[in-house]
Amino acid sequence: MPAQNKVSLPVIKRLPKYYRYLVNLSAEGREKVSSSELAHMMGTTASQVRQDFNCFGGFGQQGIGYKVNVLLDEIGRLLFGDGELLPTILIGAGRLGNAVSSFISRDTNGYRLIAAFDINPDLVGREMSGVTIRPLEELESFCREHKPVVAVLCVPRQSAVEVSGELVRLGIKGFWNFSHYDLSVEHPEVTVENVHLGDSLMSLGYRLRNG
Amino acid sequence: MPAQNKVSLPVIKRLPKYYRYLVNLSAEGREKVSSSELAHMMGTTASQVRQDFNCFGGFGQQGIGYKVNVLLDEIGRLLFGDGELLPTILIGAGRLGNAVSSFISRDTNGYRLIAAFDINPDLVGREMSGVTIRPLEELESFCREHKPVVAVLCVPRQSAVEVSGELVRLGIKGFWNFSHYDLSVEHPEVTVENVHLGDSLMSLGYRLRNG
DNA sequence: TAGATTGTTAATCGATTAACAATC
DNA sequence: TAGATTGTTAATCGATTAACAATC
Repeated sequence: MPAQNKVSLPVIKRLPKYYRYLVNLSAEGREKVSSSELAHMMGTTASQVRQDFNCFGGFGQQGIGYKVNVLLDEIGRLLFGDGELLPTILIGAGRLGNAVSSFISRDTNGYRLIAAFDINPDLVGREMSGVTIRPLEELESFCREHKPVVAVLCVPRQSAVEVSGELVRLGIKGFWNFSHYDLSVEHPEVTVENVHLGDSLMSLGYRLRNG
Repeated sequence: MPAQNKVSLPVIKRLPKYYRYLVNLSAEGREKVSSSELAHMMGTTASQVRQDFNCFGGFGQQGIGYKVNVLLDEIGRLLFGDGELLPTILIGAGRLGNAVSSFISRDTNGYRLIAAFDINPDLVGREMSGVTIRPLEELESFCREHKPVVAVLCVPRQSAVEVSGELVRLGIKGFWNFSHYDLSVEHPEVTVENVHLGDSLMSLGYRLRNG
């Protein structure tokens, strides 16, 4: 498990998929797996699987294959570190924010929701996925006190433009971005995962109608 | 607007993002835009913008730039065809399915939800995003009668494995797949858009903890 | 005409795949 | 040992970027 000089984004994006399939294999009681078998499940080549794993060092045994539990441990550690959950806030507690918040809280993906914020006075004070919805005015004082690391953006484009700069200033390092505004252009120093459901739907439509 | 010999997937995936920014430009009353300006908004290069557009033929005017409304029309037609909505069914009307269904119905992305299915008798008969939730047993007869083209999979992995083959057999051509099962491996003939929120969250975690 | 900006070809870059030596 | 499968280097492929001629 030596160095990872600079792992490319495509490799990083494949890690969770490996992880899921390894969880399944482990649940089925499988002890070993080969790169070619994993490749088939993943819909890729054995070469890519081995290349991917070797970005992080030798997880396998030559001539034998990979131990499922070793792989699961190693990739799990890559994705979740030592298991400490990242303190996370959610901006925008509407329909989308509500669905997303329960996703963060329910599925254990390495995050801990510690607050939600909204400008709508009707929502402020309500409970959502285990936290109370606060007014946006409390954002600054809350961040200074609790030092959240990740912000989940579930607001419309215009609000996202306004609030993202403030969040970066308040020390947010990563964004799970559902807004239709790509803040990584203005804030290249933070890590952004854009989740544009509409885009994904539209490109499916293109592929069905054309090609 | 001549041929599109074979547009690569990365280009296709960028079309919705272009579309969104063009909608904004149009709403702001902008009439013209240059490849370099679009590139800045998109976080890419002018070269890529021009290459992308030229996959579909010449949308621009040399020396001048691109007319916003022409681009919007052309890309809109690429994404939405002549505007006819794709008949769509949803499988799995739980928490996730509910959130997703309202997304399909509310945002006009080229789809028309015509039915939802679930195995849970408590859900069957209820109204969801304008359609009635039906029992899974009615899937076959419904598909034979109404010929849906797209299926939205909001069921757990195991159910997805079982139901996806049936859906392909019943003529479904495209999947918007929220299940943790990549059916494009077993069904390479259909078009699949995987939306794995957990994966996106996990890879954000990796990038924050490492690199 | 001069300036600007596209359309398009060529060069670069990076990711994927293939090949094979190492080794269990 | 022989067979299998990894680790790793080399070859290929494709996407991005640069360059520049065409032209408005």
